Amino acid sequence: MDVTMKDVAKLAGVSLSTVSRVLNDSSLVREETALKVKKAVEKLDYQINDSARILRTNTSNLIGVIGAGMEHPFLANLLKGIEAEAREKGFALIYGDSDGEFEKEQNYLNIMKQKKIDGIILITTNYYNDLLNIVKNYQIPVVFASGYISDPEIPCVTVDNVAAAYDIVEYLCRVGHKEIAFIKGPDLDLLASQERLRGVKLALRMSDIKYDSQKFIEGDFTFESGYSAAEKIMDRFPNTSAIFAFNDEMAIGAIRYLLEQGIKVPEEISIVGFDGIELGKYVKPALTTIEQSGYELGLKSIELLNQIIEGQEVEDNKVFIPHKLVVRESTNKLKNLTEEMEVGSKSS
Amino acid sequence: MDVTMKDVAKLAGVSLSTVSRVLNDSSLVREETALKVKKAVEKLDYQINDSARILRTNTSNLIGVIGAGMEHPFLANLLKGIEAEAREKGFALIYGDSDGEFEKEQNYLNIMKQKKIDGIILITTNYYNDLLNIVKNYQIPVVFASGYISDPEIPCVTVDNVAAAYDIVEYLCRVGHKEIAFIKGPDLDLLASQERLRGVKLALRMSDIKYDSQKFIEGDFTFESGYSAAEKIMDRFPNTSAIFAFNDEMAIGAIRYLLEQGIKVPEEISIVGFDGIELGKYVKPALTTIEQSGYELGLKSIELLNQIIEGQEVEDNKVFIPHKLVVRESTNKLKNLTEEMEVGSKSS
DNA sequence: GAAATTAATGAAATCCTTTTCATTTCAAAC
DNA sequence: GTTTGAAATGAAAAGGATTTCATTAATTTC
Repeated sequence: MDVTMKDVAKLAGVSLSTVSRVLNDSSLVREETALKVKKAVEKLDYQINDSARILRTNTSNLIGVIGAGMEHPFLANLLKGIEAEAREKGFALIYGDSDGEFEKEQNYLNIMKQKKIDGIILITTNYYNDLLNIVKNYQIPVVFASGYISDPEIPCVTVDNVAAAYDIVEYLCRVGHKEIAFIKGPDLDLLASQERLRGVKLALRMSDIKYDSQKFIEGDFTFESGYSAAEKIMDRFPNTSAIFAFNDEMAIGAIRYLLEQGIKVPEEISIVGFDGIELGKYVKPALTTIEQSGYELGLKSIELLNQIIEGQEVEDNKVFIPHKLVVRESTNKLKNLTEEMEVGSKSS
Repeated sequence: MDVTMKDVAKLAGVSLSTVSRVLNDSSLVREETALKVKKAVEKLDYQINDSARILRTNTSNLIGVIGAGMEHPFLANLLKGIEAEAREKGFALIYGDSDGEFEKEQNYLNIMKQKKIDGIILITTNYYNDLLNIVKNYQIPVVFASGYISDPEIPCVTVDNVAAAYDIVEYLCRVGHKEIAFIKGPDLDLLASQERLRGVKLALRMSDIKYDSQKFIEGDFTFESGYSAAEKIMDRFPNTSAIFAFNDEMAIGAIRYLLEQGIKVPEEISIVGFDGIELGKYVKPALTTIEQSGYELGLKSIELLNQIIEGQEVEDNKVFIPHKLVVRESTNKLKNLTEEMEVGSKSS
């Protein structure tokens, strides 16, 4: 039914081998013959049977992506970046959502291996250590795109979560906030959340504010969890002057709660988020946050993965994407600063 | 290098055919033999070579998804629904973003055909007619998940855009708004946008408000475009009392503009959106909108596609998902209503 | 217990490419 | 006009599964 190379060969009056050579633009076929073949391909609307090709060559031009929570704006943009760059480089994407469950991750890993993917991007954070073992065992090129992996063998692309969290907390302290509460990520999240936590602790220490674990309320990166976390915070620590939520959505949820309670943001309480999703510019008050580009993160991940797949020498398998503190409307200064030290910004 | 069925057969002391039968749980193999094979599979950690299987059987358990603008929250959830249900049904997903460009769509269609996908979900809206021709020609089961396709042969799953747009405009009229402006979608969008436009016109006619094309400003579904559209509207039609944006993000962008200008929402201007993205509940004022579930849309799309792939009889290849008018804080009533006619809601 | 079924297994063909190796064609060189 | 070397082509094997058809083993039936 489907047109095969055989049909093309017959129509062009050449052998299978020659057709194959033309299709893979081998240099050793006469211009004239190549033309005949190309015409036949055109005429028959021939499409290669990829399975046969993969079976023979063992390379699929397929990249696997396993993620979780990709409906969050930041990660949705990450996926977009991955897709765009993968297409650019001639890869197609096979995409699986793990819901953060190890079993599903394992499952997808198997499926993808069976499909002979050339490489894999991992965007899950909960059981990454177990995952790592499997992947290493499978010998498939991998890039983590959800945090810093200390294992020197494992390539990763990520924002510098520690530094970024440090930056934003340091900023809050610098403008005079002393009573700061936090809406952290899930304890299960072993990467981004833990790293941001480290950055926070570091900044607190530097500003001589004592660490109080009570002031860290766990959220799950949703608006809803930010909303209810804010409620807990105001309940337990009514004299809080600033809240740092570990992502923008929770920050926006928190703002919503405070406004509903008639608490003015930022006049009474300052709020900062993390990620710099587009939305943060459009809520009122616009969100002070750490800006990083999910799209770029995705792009860089594929770039790195591609280098590894092609066997290029990789100068550094730990890649950081830039981040920037963006001060908008949701934060208030409790003490004045000289102009020059006003905005802290950093990128690495 | 890789373990093949041959290795399994040798270890188990049976033939290739038997191994294959066990793997596909054929009934005609003795329990005892099956056990031997399973043990060998286990021991060798055998993984099937999918390409070989696809080559032979011509079915891939692969579903292609071609979309555009999937970073928008509503569509991100649609993708999530697709993924979840596809996994449930034993399909893996190959995902491509077309950026709304016909060439890329064509390209992905080819790639997917070459990979022998079992079916395809289309979420693009710009050149759907040309796409349709290709797909029909390819003879691959397809489901459109981005609007109503009138061609009776083509299955689609969608919200009833006409009815939903009608509902929300009718509501605005009912509560006394007469000066309504609109932020429509791109003219290139031949599905959702045009359908919503039809619904709007219908509602205006029913409420005896004359249609004025000047009052329809084109946006592109981003916050930014909503913001600048609102600016144009206020500029040209300062006595506008309500704005209907064709999605929630543009509505939120519009709100931001108005608030910045010191125009009170909803006291001076009412705003309504479309989609019911989570975010709409958390902005201040919370958004009045048409709620539909992207997740369910995705789920239903795969359900339908699966039926078609399996050759089941499909009682209706045009599926509508429910929608509901949700009145929150961004709209104001200009005249009072009796309680019972207050909230209009409909689902189909 | 022999014949007739039925169940379980195996051998070999097949799916469609790529690629190695052998062969033919062509052009250059003497 | 041979010979030689390079360039162009073709035949056939290989890749790893499924499946048809033939064969053997196990039951059933009388």
